[in-house]
Parts: sequence; structure tokens; C-alpha cells
Amino acid sequence: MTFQTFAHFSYFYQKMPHSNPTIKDIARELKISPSTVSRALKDHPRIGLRTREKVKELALEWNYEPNQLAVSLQNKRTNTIGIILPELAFHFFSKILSGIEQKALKEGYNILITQSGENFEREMEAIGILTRAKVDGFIVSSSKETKSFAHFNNLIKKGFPVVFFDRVAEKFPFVVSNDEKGAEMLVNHFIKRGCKRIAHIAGPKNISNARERLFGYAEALRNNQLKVDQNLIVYTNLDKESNIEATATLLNLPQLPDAIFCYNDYVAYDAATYLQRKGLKIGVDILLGGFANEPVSGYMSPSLTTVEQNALIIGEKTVELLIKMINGESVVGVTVDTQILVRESSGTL
Amino acid sequence: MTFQTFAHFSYFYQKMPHSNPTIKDIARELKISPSTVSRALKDHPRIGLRTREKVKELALEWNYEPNQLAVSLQNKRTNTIGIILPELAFHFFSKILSGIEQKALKEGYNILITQSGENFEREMEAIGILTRAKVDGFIVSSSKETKSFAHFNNLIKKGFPVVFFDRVAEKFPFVVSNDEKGAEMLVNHFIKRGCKRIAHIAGPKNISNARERLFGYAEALRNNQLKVDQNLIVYTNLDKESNIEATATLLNLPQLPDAIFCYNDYVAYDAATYLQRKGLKIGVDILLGGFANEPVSGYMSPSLTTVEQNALIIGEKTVELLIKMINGESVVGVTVDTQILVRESSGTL
DNA sequence: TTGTAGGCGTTATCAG
DNA sequence: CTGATAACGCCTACAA
Repeated sequence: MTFQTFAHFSYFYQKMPHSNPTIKDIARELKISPSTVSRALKDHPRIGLRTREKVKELALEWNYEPNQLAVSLQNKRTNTIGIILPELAFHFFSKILSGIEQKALKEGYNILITQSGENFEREMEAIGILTRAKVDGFIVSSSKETKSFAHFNNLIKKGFPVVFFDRVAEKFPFVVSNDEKGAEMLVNHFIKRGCKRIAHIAGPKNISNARERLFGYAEALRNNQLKVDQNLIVYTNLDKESNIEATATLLNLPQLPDAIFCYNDYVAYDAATYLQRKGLKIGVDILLGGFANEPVSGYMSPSLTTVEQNALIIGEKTVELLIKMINGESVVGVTVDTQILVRESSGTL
Repeated sequence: MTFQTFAHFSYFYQKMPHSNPTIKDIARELKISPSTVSRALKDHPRIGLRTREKVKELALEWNYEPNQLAVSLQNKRTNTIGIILPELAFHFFSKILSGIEQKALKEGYNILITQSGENFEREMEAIGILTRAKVDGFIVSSSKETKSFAHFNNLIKKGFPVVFFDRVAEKFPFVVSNDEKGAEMLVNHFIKRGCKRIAHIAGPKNISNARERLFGYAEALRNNQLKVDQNLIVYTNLDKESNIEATATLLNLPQLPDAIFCYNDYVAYDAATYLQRKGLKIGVDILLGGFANEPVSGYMSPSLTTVEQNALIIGEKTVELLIKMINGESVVGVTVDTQILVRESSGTL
């Protein structure tokens, strides 16, 4: 690390003649009362047209901007939404966040983002931070370590609306992908390609969507008169080692699977690496599928068949729900459809 | 998209007996004045030990938390940092953000994040949003469209400290990777592998680090008695089409380059796709290098030789600088070292 | 050692 | 139509 001396910036701190004017400043200048200014600024019906114009004009000229802190203190709402998610570096989450941000800004809300880093402690801290920041509500996707949701129930008890997405909790409003259907479609696709022994590397049971995907997997098998073989279902805690171990377990089976449906694309990537190291040709000897359409799935070789989730829409819906709750309306859980993305790893026709 | 009816949540909004107690509540209960409570809570020296204890005890029991809005309104600082960056979905930026967040939280600051989406208009809007939110300072990486920095100068004039990272602007404090050195190392590596005609797909000239990388490229050539051939330097605006067009231009040269150093990994990925489609074997017929070590570079085939930037440190340093500025100290621009990551695309030994 | 009063910038209520 | 006044929750000079 090298350093480069930089000029002082203190000279930057000169004040402009009318920087940060307040309502009072405007009132004084116009020789009217602050409350009149306040009303004029928000087009209160019974303010004289002339005063209203004068006020707005000066406000514009002086570049007046209301002090949100004061407004919030008064109104008891900050128009800020607190977000807690596992990890921004996951492409899926960053896309959801884009959806959240767009919608939130459009609705006049700011967002305060925190990452749990898949860590339960940090998830708790995040709640504290956002609570102190007086956010109007929470949008949450829980960490993979989170098994109890008591901390979120506390939030509710304190009067905060909370909406979950992707990784949800019972009894909370949610927005999710149709994980079950997505899994089902993917497994159906394997079956159409002639697979008979389809394995599943499942995610941690405490993650809601892992349960859904497992369910969809089993459902597809049953609907096609294939029996659900517990030997073909293995679990990963999503660490690289765990992913590989799970894959190895499947490879050590007396009878090899002819396809593997992985909890998500990262798991699939690790599985692919291991399978290839063991000399198997993916898409030929064994088909592979993932979930989420992370960038990795397009870049890896062979490219990965996966399930695309509509992240932007999920993000937007989450905000919609939350704002409804903030406004005291009752809400409805939303499930967003998924599409299957067929690529090389599930065999070329 | 399907919907699922969800229970009403209105029953959640019951208030607890002492939820959100204020300093006044505590004062009333203890029959002392609010100011005493305020002082006791912050260990003001000349408050009676007994009162101090009683106050703290009750504050704990009642779960008192100071209202940040009121505090901020009073102190004229929010302990919030505003972030503007091009795109969270870029892994590099999300990692930097992790660094920023960690450091900021440790220093008692919250962060308010906005994405410009590489869009100049949205960058301007972001400034407005963060200004109104009364952030204490800005951390910025400019959009690829940003050619004038007047809007940031305005910020300065209004008294806001601003630190740039990665994509910086003249006369502003900054934290950057050593882009020049990184590029130089990569090109040196090509030269050691025997390359004589090394091309560069450069980024937009208005992005600071694109200029630096170009400079490092030329520097390496000169230091190795290779002449800088303008035909071997092409530009991309970072769109997929532009990346491919730039690559095509190089391939149409009467004499092919034997290596291409790309502005970043995404460019390299598009270049690789195109080269392979044209029947060239990367790492054999032509060497390829990128910049930033995005996940794509590890997943693509062949894997990409690239330059690793220390994103976490960059993030932390940015916060350090900004906090210094907030506290009125003068600051020093920081350049963080890079490492070269040799992989398959630059030839196997 | 503690209390009082005023203010941070805005809005809402109540008068006029 | 407009103006006082009080209040949101906290802090701090000044007083006692």
C-alpha cells in the first residue's frame, strides 16, 4: 500500500451566503410567519396565491430543502426502509436490492442496507442498528444460521412491520420465488431427458426455500412414478467443503445417479468441479442442474441449466407489501413465478 | 405470479407498556429532571453516583434507546455516510461495500447506499437524496457516463466531505487500486511468456482507472523496449457489443496480436467468447488477461489471468479518509497495491 | 450536584 | 387566509 500526499481540504468548508436556509429564514425575509411558509410550500389550499408564489420562488432561489430530521421527528416516520440480507456479493441478492431500491425511491423511501454475512449475531446487531435509525419497516432475508426467529417477533411486538423475501419465516408476510415449482420443472426436465435416478443436493433445512426445493424435487418424482430414494438426497451447509462432500457421497453410491439437482448454482459449480475431477462428463455421463441463475452458471463450462428467479420483481413486491403494512393495510403473501433455463449441463439434444 | 392470502397483521401493532421510553419518561419516573437523566446517561462527571446508577438501571430495564433523529437534529450530524456507486451487481463493488460497511459500523456510522446504474442522471438524483438525508459525507465511485464533476464540486461548496474510490476525480481525495502497477505487472507477465505484440482493449477515457491501466500497459512495453503500437490499442464503452467490436478490430489487424490485456474481466469474458468462436485457442494461440478478479474470471474456461484488487481494504480506507475529513482533519490520497493472479488464459507452462 | 429554559427545523392545533 | 404556540426528543448554557 502506498500513500500520496493530498492537499488540505479545509478551504472547502466556506459557507455560501444562503446555504441550508430554513423555513424561518424564508419567513423572516418575506416578513411572514414560519407556519405560512410551511403551508405555502406544501400547497395548503387556503394560502393566498400571491404568498404561495413568493414563498416558492424564494425557496427555489435559495435552494431550500426541508430538513428531513426535523420532519421525521415531528411526523414520527422517517420514510426509510431497513434491509437485512445475507450477502450483497451474491448476485441474486444484489439484483433483488436493485428492485427494492428502484421501487422504494419511486415511493419516496430511502433504504438502509445491512448485511448479516450469513451470521446470526450480525443479524441481531443489524436489527439494533436499524431500530435505532428509526426505520419505518424491515425487509429481511434471514442468514443461513438463523434457526429461531424470536428477534423478528420482537420487532413485530415493537410495532415494526416486517416483510421477508426468499428466505422466509412462518407467520410473516413474504415474497418468494415459486421454489417448489421451479424445482419441479427442473426435475421434470431431467426426466424428459430420460433420467431415472435423479439425486438432490439439498440446502440446510432451516432455510425455507431449501425445504421448498426439496419438496418440489420429490413432487416431480412422485408425479412421474419414480420413487423418492433417500440415498439420493444429501445435504450441504453451503460451504465449499460441504458441497464437495455431498457430491462425493453421491458418487460413492453403489449405483450412480444419472442427474443431480443442486440447491443452487454455487453448489452446482462445486459439484461440477468435483465430478469433472473424477472423470465424469457433465451433460453426458451425468446431468446437472442448479438454481438462481447466478452469473457463474453462464460462465462455467459446460454452462449450467438452472432456474431463473425474477429478482427485480421480487424486490419490488417486497417494497409494495411493506409500504402497505406501514400504511396499516393488511397484506397478502406473494409468490413469483420462475423459469427454467436449459443449458449445456443437462445434455445437448 | 401467484398470490397467497395472508393473515392480517394489524394485531401486531399493540404497544408494549414501556416501548420507546424517552428521557422525559425516565425523569418523571425517577422524579428528577430530564437534563439530569441526559447527563447521567453519558457519564457526565458531576452527576451523583447514586442518581447515575439509578438512571442507568431504569434505562436498561426499560430498554431505553436515544432517538437518533432528535440527537442528529441537535448535533447537526447524523453519523450516516452516503454511498454512490455504479452497480452493486458488480462483485468488485459489493466487496468494497462490505469493507465500507464493516469499517463504518465499527466507527459508529450507518451507510445509505445508492446505485447510479452507470447513469449520469441517477447519479445526480442520488446526490439529492443523500443530501436531503443529511449524510455527514459522501463516498463515491462515478458512473461510466460521468464526464463532468461539477455536481460533486457543488457538494464540496455546500460543506460536504467527499471521498472517491476506484473511479476518481481530480482534486478530490481518493482511494484507488494501483491500477497502473497492476496493468504493468500483467503486461510484464505476458512479455515474460514471450509475447511481442500485446494489445489492449481500453476502457472509456473518462474513467480514471481506465487511463491508469492504459498508462501502465504502455509503461510496461516501453520498459521492455517494445514500441507502443496505436493499432494495438482499441477502446470499449463496456457494453457487450462494444467489447466484441473492439476484439474484432484486433482480429482484423494484418498482423494478429499474441496477447490481449482487457480493461476488466467482463471485457475479457466477451473477448474470450469471440476469440473462441473465431477458432482461436486462448492460452495457446493468444494470451488473455483481465482486471479485477470478478467471479467470472475463475469460472470461465479457460480460467482468466487477472489482477486482484484488495477490495475490502479499499473500502475500509475510504471510510477512514472520510471520517478524518468529517472531523476536519486533512487527508492523504491512498493507493492500495494489487496482485497478479496467473491462470490458464495466459498459457500453461 | 441538579434544575430551568431555550433551541435544533418542522408541523399541527387553535385562534384571529 | 395567516399568525402564535406547542410539541417531536434531546442537548447545553446558565442558574441555583
